[in-house]
Amino acid sequence: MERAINVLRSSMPSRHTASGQRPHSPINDGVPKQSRTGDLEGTFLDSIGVLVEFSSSNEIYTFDDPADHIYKVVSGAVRVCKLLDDGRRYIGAFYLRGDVFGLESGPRHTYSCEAVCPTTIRMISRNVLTGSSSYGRSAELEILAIATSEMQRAQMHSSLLVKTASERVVNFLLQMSIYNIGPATFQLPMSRQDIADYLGLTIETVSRIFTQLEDSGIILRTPLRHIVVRDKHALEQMDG
Amino acid sequence: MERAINVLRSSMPSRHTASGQRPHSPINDGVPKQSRTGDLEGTFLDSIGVLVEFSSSNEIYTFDDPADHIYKVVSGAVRVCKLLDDGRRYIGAFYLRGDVFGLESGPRHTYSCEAVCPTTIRMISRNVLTGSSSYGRSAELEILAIATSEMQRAQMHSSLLVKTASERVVNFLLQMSIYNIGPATFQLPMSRQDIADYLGLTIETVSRIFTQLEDSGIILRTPLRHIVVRDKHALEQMDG
DNA sequence: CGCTGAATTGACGGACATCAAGATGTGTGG
DNA sequence: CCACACATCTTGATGTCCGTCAATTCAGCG
Repeated sequence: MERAINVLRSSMPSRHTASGQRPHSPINDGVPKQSRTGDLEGTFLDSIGVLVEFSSSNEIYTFDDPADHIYKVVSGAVRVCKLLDDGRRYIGAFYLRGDVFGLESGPRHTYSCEAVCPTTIRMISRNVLTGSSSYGRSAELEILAIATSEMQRAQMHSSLLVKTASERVVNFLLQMSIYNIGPATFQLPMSRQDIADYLGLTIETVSRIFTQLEDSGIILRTPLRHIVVRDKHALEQMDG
Repeated sequence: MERAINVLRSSMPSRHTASGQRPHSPINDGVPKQSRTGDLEGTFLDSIGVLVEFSSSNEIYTFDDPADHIYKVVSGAVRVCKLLDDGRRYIGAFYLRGDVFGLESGPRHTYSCEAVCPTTIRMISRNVLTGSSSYGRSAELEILAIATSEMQRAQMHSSLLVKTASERVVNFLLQMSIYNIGPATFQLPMSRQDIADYLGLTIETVSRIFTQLEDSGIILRTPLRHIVVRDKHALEQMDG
């Protein structure tokens, strides 16, 4: 139940130090940042807040915690999840580098959030943004943009969950291909179980569909959960 | 393809006139308004905009239209939907009296929207709200509240779609029971097909589960799509 | 009272889950 | 650097929930 692993720096943007050990994703650096929120490295959000590191599976916040911060992924990935009545786990979203998360409708978090792999997060107090601060109107517009973008993300996730198993997996791969780290290549930071819980499927079904896609020559699986998209067009055809 | 049926009044809040024929839901009046957005009749949104009437299945906006208005349901109900690749229809949300809808992340609508039954809508220009208008900060806070509430609604819909068929139907009934029009009684303005498309099921499955719930003595179906909840506790037990 | 679309009910099949085993891959200690 | 151990992933056999197809009943309306 340990929380913050290592507070790096406060109120100043900077690269993480060598002290932050990151066993996975050694080639993530030096790649242009992009995210679903649309900003290519940097609104003023990148100039405030505190950098914090989390190792794999560490909790960033948990259900019912006060929702008084928003977060931005600097590197790594997080999953936002909750347990269902029947013991299954539901993952509402993954956030990768550049993505902002943690904004809530009410005063408390309705999901838990954990690091999928060694991850660096920028933590920003909501008060700093919403209070009649020096950031003023631009902060409010920023929050609104985050909220509407999150709204759209959740809507897309909903419409995904009524499709067939292969459509879900294909759509997921296309989403992840935004975070390319090489020519048509990306790394899935999360396990099959994570993917299954996000797509409302089982690990076996996800695995079988990966195999089918590889047999069709559409993708290639390489070590360290890397995926090479060999036929993006075919992949897009299979998407709804 | 007809759009606006009858513009009632502009810029002044008022009850609709007798000229607006409303074949269904004759007992909706005189009931305290409430909605998921939390306002019990009336923010300043109720004092601006234009009232418009739509008859059953009429289009309020369609995919790719400019998203330059937001809407509030005065009476009736709407569905927000899109067609999937395989020809099936996906319904992202229903909005009933008091609910606000139509806010988008981008400049254009990503869904279509239709009246589920004869419906009166308040249409409010986004410019009126966001422009440096006299409403100023309170308007911005209002929009942010709408966005985060919509965000949460979409998240709840997502997590619904990974559950079993009966859990989905039960959850739907509990959602609708917010709009009670009598003791433990509400009307479903939408068809079984609408419900099925919202829950990612078929009409047959929805129908069978309704029958099971009635056979168990948990609900009662009466004419005009009215539902009486006879054992709310049991219903809540069945929900995730 | 008959007509038409909506809703219900039944029989059957298929997509995905479940259960179980085997393969691969990643981290650890000698 | 290699060998072992454990977790993750893959593959196969079987089961089940829900979809599909089809017939019947019901409700709303002229």
